[in-house]
Amino acid sequence: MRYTDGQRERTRDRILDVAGRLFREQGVASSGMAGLMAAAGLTNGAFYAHFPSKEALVQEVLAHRRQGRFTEALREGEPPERWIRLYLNPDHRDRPGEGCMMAPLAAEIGRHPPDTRERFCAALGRTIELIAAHVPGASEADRLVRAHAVFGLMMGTLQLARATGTGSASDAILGGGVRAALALCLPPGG
Amino acid sequence: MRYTDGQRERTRDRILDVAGRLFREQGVASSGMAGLMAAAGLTNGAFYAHFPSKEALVQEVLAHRRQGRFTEALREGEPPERWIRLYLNPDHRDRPGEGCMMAPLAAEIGRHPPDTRERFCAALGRTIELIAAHVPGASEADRLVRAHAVFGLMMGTLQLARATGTGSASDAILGGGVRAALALCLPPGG
DNA sequence: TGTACATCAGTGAACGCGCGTTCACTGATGTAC
DNA sequence: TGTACATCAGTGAACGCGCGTTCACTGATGTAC
Repeated sequence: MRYTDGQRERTRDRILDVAGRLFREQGVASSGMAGLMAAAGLTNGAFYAHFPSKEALVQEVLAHRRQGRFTEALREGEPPERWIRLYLNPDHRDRPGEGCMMAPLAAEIGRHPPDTRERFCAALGRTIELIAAHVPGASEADRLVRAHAVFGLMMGTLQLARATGTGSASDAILGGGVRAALALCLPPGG
Repeated sequence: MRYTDGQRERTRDRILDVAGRLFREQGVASSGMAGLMAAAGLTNGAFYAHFPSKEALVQEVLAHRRQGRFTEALREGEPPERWIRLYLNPDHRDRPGEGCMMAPLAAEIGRHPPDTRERFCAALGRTIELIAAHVPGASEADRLVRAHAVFGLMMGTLQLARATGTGSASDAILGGGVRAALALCLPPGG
């Protein structure tokens, strides 16, 4: 085989990485192809050797789950306080490019074509399933509904904290979100 | 006085109304000036007789609180279940153009200039203050923090429901959000 | 071993298009005297 | 009452610019025989 060094694949991964960061930081509509490719160390023309269109890149970014500490903690069954704090903390608030893609993109992706929206929903569904294992509920359906509320609270509170800035008022919003999310994860009587 | 019929002001209000609807439905970046003015029944050039720039229009839209049934219920001291249901229901989910501006715009406004972000935060602050009167807490500061969690939950859950579509699964997410938000509005021991 | 050819990843100029904004102009409506 | 002028709200073509996308081309690296 030729080109067994995987240069092509590494370039493709680099584009995906940069796109994931830019889309989270600037949104999809505000991220231009020329700037994106320059950030990946390439010229604009090279993009179309790796992806058929910008929309296809968006879809790949949505499908490419980044295995972060938050997901890891959820998967390994750590207590709610742990993964809630991994999500609602100042570092995550201040570095959207490295964090959850749903908080910055949820509203914007809703206006994209159905294919793209489905990728987003699939990614959301995987996160919700992980959270559902940590919340009370009589049935799996109940737990999934409750998990949506927990994640909705976390995502919405992160957005409000980001809108509020980086000061102590914003930190307090994050702290309040942690307490509220925790309350939703505890059994109703406790 | 001339032109006492207020035609100019009515035109300005019409542009503001259309912009409020389009920004909520399509986002700011995806709403073009030509389309916006056409939707207001005018040609593009007329815009700059009313606003100095698109950014100024965004700021006016953010400052122009629409007194909806949700805000009204909050202000009139109706019980939490009432205003929570006014926010987390299928009609609000399916008609973003007529609803809360924060759910669709929170993430996008975060990337606008400081002037614009401040308008958004001011509007957010007014909503939070209204909610704070309905939640438990030892001090006003505590209630404000709690109110952020309640509104973060409502806003985030609305976004998740919108992303999920218009079916029964989405309806269930809204219902779960109502129950969770209600729980956060009740005193801790109750 | 040498040479002709194939494949590869990427370059960079150019495409048509829609963006936000500007501006000379129009036609209706008012005032001056 | 008539007429010259001022003001008004809006028109619509044009501006420069950046967008997503295309494509002829480059130079390096491989294979064929």
